[in-house]
Amino acid sequence: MSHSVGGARQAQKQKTRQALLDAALGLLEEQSLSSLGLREVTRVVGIAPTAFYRHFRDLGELGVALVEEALGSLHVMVRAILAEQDAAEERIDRTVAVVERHVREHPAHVRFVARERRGGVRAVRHAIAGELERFVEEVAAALKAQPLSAGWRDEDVRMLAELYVDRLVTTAGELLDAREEGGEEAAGRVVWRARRQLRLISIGRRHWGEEGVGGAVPGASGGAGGAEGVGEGDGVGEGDGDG
Amino acid sequence: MSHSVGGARQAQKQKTRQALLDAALGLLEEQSLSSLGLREVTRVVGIAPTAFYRHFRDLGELGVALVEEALGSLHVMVRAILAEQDAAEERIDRTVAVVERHVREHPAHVRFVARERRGGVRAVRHAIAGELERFVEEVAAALKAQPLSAGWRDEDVRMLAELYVDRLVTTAGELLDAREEGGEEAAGRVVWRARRQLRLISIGRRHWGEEGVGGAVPGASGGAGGAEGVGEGDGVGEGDGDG
DNA sequence: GAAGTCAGTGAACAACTGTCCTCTCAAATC
DNA sequence: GATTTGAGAGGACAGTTGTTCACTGACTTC
Repeated sequence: MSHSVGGARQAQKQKTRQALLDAALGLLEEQSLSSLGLREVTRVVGIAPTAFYRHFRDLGELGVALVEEALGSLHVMVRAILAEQDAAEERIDRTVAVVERHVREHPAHVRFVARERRGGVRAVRHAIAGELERFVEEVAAALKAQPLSAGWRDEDVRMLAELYVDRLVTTAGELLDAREEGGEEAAGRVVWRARRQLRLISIGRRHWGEEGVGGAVPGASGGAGGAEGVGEGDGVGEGDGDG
Repeated sequence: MSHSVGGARQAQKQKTRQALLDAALGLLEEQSLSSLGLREVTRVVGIAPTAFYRHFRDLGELGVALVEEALGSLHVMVRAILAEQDAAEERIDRTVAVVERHVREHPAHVRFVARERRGGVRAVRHAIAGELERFVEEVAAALKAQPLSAGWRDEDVRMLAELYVDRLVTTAGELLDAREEGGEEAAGRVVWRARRQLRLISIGRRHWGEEGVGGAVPGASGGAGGAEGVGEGDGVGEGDGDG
């Protein structure tokens, strides 16, 4: 602590850095990152344009920082949900409720992620994709630990996890649009629909093994290869009933 | 022909209008609409900036035209798929194959829609949402006609249709990213995954009736059918909210 | 308390933007 | 063949953009 770097100096720097992030996030509610101007942001904060460079090389770098801010803090919440041992239906309701609450409390962050997920700035797209993959992996690990996943291939657990995560992200985006364009009523409809969709997926999961869903895994671990066959998850009913 | 309006005149106008659309679409592969410049587009086409106004009021209007171009022509294709009477699994494979082919043949259009679906231009977002809703309605109508949907509520058929459509749109976007960043191999993985996810949804659909999935429809006054299963709970985000 | 670090300033730069206005001149109408 | 129309050209306008450079002055370090 004594010889530790910086003091009130770095605290102030952090403060204006945060101000830049906040200002950008605010401006991004009505435009996308690739059209955001550096001067535009500094003007809101109240600093000279050139001061921007003390914090970020360019707006893309700011965008990546924004991604971490928006998604990074969410992992604990996700883990908390996954740790619960409710029945499937209650778990779904709880999950959707958390999404709903998050959208209500951090609308700008949600909008930013939804918009820039496929937006025009490559670095930001990658940052979001990476963060979402972490979620997928966490969900996949949790799913795999459940008895319901007995006999499942890893690839199938993963595809299920992606289905869940993507649906939740999509729901968050829809919820945002619904709330501001159709009011609370429209938002309620989105929530209702999301719960049912998740429930349907959950039912599909429960009966997955009964149907003979075979099929080779493409490019299994390691690159090209093209071999199939896959002796992996033989526990699942891989019956012939393919038609 | 005699009194008919325009001749080679309007033909030429249509031609440069199309050139504007093509140029914009090309430029939009690496940026988003809200950062696209009017002069930028006219420069590619090779006309004066002011000539732009002869065709569109602004870039938003051009964007809406681009939406129609990208999605409008797709309805016949969708209807063709829906008309087929294959078994579920073959139908899924066929559908995904069509998506795959469409992405390969019209990558720029797909990218545009994926990007601007939640992009920064309201008019374009609405245009895309409207077009996608038409797809949802077509799919819902087709699903409803199937014997498998006997006893289903309209709201549930619709929710299922949205699930299908959204998954396909998402897949198209992922497929595009995968192809250009991970090569054909990564694209193959996306396709494989999409097929399984659709199959899982399809399984969920088949067993939907077995589980007691009740719940009142929000907004609708008279809730139909017996509601059991989970306690409905209309106001999700309201009560529970810990510290 | 002297020396150094570094967040933020402010002027200046060339390049670019959207829009207005007047003009041209080939096609369409009469 | 004279007249009207309208797509497109070209100049000019006031703003805005990102980036450079030398600078100030409060804080940190020795």
